[in-house]
Amino acid sequence: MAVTIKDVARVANVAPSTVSRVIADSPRISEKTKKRVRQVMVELGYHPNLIARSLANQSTQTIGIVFPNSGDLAFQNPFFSEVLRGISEGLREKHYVLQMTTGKSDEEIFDDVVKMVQGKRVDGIILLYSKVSDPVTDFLLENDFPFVVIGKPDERAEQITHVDNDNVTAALDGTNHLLHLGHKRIGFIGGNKQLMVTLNRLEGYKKALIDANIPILDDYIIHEEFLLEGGQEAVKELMTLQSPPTALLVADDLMSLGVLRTIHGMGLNVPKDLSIVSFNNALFAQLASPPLTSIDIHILELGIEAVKHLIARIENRKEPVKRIIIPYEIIVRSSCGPYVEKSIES
Amino acid sequence: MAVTIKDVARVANVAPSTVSRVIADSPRISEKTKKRVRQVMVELGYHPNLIARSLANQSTQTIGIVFPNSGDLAFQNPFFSEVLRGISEGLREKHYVLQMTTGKSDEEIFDDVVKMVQGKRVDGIILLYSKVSDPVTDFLLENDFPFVVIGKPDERAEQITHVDNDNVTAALDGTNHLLHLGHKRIGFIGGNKQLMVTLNRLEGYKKALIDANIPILDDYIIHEEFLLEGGQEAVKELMTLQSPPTALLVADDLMSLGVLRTIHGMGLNVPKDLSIVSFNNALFAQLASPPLTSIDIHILELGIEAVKHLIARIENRKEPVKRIIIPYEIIVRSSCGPYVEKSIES
DNA sequence: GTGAAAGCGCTAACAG
DNA sequence: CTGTTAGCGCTTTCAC
Repeated sequence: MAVTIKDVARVANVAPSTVSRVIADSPRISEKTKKRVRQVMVELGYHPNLIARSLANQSTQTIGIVFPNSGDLAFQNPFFSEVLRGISEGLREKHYVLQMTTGKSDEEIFDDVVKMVQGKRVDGIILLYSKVSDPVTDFLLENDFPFVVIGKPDERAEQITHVDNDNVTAALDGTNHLLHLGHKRIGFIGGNKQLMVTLNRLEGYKKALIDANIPILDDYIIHEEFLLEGGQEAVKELMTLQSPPTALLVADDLMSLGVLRTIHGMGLNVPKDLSIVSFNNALFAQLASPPLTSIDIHILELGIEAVKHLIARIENRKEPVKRIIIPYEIIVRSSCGPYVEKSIES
Repeated sequence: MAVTIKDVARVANVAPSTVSRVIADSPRISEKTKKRVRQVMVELGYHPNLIARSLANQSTQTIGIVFPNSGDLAFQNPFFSEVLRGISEGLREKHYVLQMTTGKSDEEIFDDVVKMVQGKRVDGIILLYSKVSDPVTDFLLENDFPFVVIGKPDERAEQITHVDNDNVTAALDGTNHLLHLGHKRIGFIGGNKQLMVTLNRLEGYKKALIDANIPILDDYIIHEEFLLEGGQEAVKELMTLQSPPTALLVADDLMSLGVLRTIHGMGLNVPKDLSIVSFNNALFAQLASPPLTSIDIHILELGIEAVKHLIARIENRKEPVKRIIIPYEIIVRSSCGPYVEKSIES
């Protein structure tokens, strides 16, 4: 059995509570006994049992991270590594630790969250996604449990602290970038329709077209998974249309890579035959050939800010609800070209 | 305050201990009272407090994951996402949860581990790296704490359960692949020299050359970080040599991408001017242009197996130490070509 | 088959 | 400034 507070107390000739106070560096303990107790602590090799402390304290200094149900596949997308990096950074400073859900299906994830929360294993939760009518969000809200979502909540956004980009405007800007180049036949490839990012980016895309008096074609709008394969599928559909688009707004770099692959496979050229504006500016956006024009949403910041406000909320339960908007910037590379009239090929 | 075991006991007209037994599904409780108690549990919305259980049990059903000190940068390398995916999968089945270190420097990481272990927050630990004279490993060993390392431990490997690839032979095979193509001037680009993977792959590389009676040139061996930039730096050095290599064994795909970039920037062609055998077979190994011949080390399996044996060890403290070797396979793509005599260019 | 009681290791009133 | 005493919520002997 490990050395406990009692052992220290006995050896140092004080009460356990005194030792506890020394650990907390309470000002009500004389420097003299503090010194002595600390001495004994190192002598005995004492380390506090954090589980016991958590039980007494009703606080764990741990926060839970919830992944979307893309489950294992999510990890393929660098968005998650990057946001995790930001979160990790934020937590380190505050001396909190991190626990992750491992569930794959929606049900498993929900159970994971319930277990974390009811099991009192975490002090707060960060949702790495936002989707329509999410039971997890409802559960957290009903239990008045501290949480923040990365993304824009579907409902009751005014009751939920969230950190997000202005995805509508970002998509609008991205689309405008293409419009300014003369493109009129612009397609949209988005992710899962349940995800708010997808919906917001779609909205911005539509807005831009409407503003430009260009009709919105349902055929030009495709939804797939935020994965390489998703991009491949989507662009196949688009390019076999009677009148295929000459430019694309793609809601994720990984999808864009898929698009590039397929396009090249068809013997077509980017940006000559097809211009692409992508999202997220992952490492491989610049590595792709051609390097992708991509909207950098500052993923790292999303993570850092999420932690910051979650911990604020944990440490002060009446911290007001906040909405944090992280700026984006469009990184222009070589995947977009001016619109050029094409001769009709058989 | 949440509903506790006592509340359930009171309402169900039994003792708290009985409720506890019902939770554990003890055979010594009659089906009848089990039913009644369970009934009350759902009525009151009871959920066990896992922290309290942990304290009583001396077990947390949590395992800790330790990253190498590349700290935040590590996340850029898909190796970690992938191994995390495997770990996550393994844990889910066993109903364990996962906690990660957030430390950046060696010291911070060491402290994280000490806190996890002494704080009794985790039942076991997985090290996602192996390096020479690692204090973390020593600490774990001295405390006889259950842990497994992914990679080959530097010292006392016979006392440490570890899951690894046969990196020596893998590198040997990779090098032979190049030798068979007629290459004689083969360079090696590896990661941090403290890491065992680097050392093992270097060893295999050397072995292959020795077997082929080709002298080993120090100038042909470069060590950088396992990152894109690392590959760039390394190949710059190599290609400015008097007599640059015609083929490369590169210990990581991300580095290989860096190599490709630089090579292309120099107006050279892969595989015509330089053949590359890479490691890890990450998603972008196949996406690169040209697609990379890469040694797939089955990262997912590494994670799954690590969990499996760690949990076995946790649940049975005298489970023997094991060494698990995960097979590798060389995936041939288009980054290697036959050696061709070159005219001397100025 | 079930209950009473002690204990896991720490914190936090309440005394003094 | 320090000690005494209850808990935190659960598990687990030991009785009956």
